[in-house]
Amino acid sequence: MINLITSVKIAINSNLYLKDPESSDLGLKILHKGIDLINAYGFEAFTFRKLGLEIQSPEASIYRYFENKHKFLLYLNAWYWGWMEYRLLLATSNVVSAEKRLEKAVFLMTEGLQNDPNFHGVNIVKLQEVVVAEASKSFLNKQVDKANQEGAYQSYKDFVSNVASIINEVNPQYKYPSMLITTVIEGAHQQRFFAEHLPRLTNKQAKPHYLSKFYMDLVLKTIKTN
Amino acid sequence: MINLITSVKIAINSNLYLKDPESSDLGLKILHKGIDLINAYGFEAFTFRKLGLEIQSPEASIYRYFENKHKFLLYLNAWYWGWMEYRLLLATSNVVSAEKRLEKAVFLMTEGLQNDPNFHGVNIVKLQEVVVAEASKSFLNKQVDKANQEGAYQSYKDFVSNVASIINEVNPQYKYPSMLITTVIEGAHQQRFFAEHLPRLTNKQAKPHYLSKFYMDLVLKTIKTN
DNA sequence: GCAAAAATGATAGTAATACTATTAACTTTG
DNA sequence: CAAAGTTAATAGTATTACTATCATTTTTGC
Repeated sequence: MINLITSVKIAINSNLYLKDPESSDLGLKILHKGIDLINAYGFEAFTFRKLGLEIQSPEASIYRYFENKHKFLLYLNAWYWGWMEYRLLLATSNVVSAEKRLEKAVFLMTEGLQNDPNFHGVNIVKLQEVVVAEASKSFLNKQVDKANQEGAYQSYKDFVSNVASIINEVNPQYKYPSMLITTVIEGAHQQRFFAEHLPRLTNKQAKPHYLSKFYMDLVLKTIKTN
Repeated sequence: MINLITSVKIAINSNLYLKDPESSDLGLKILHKGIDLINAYGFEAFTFRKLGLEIQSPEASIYRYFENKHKFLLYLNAWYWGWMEYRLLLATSNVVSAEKRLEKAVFLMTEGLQNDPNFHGVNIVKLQEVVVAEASKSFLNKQVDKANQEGAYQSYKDFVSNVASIINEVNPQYKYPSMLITTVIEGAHQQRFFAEHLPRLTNKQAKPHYLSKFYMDLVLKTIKTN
């Protein structure tokens, strides 16, 4: 994918940050190194103190951008799904066949990034790894309702809703598009994790795109009226 | 389901505890109140100190049973899947048709518990809620490989493997049984969570067993050779 | 019925975490 | 070039996640 436009910026709900990290050098460092650290050590071991040491800025400065590390994770998640929606748009615009668009959407949802695209300095391969391993922690907690009210999951919901409307084009009868999509998205993430750490819980294959093919097959068969 | 046998005990890998909590009154209190507390306040807010206050025993006593709260979560998970395997056995024994057995397995994996069965004093409804909301945290971390080596996920793997062999009976050609099963298990958990907290990510229905039906349909269509 | 062993209680202490507060220095902008 | 805004530097607090120690109670094996 060649980027012709550089003026696109991922819009993030302002409840997720205190100060836009994309608006300053320090903010960008927080973003970039934050992704690196979470990716390297896991979200539990990640602290603003460690991030501060890494970027050679005091912990307190980071707190001026994000209320806490949980909000930071929500921000990363929102950024990721904002970016995914942008990719979905690019991949499906001008594609007439709804089935083809669905295919592209499923591919996007299930395939890992290969080469390392760098969008506004964000290492997206690493960000995707963070999302695969950590995103479910952003909602599996007791603050989920509050976060939801504040719009934290909006970009995820928008993405799902976009794909749902493609499914609806393919089969207007089908009653469970969102359920199917989130099953695929979260499932693909977990299978990727299992393939690396708990192989007996999955069926890893050598052949390229086996995951995408598995889920594509599952989706098409499922939405077909019998 | 009427329990005719009381002598069954769920076998748990001994790496998950320091002292078997089912071997003493204090241990059982830790188990029961621990489930209650995690269920009520979430795993992040749960601490051994709070549990100690609740059962009126010092924090240090709890540390004699479990190394830390993460091991406690692994224990609960192992207990749950041990119990699920037991249920699977009960539900499928003497059922000749493989397709019928698969149906029962999918029902077990996707349906929430209704009445509140109480097995060895463990409130299984609450335990299931804990598993739905917290289990993924038991493996989505950097200690997963070590925990896996120690056998922490054995009962989950065994359960999956049991269902996989049923799928293999139904369709010996099918190449992705484990992938399909874990997609269903984890998917059903998340859909249940979404239905309660992020409804736009799912398609909740009033009709009973809609989740089971959705996943049963998905499984049958998917494993069918076309 | 009693001594030894085991389990539990009570208490204290430590390093790290997740913040908040304050003031000084530096940078940007009108 | 002054005012406003941003960052640095430092300090401090409550809580967490433990570990250690010793006294007391309970269990058990003879």
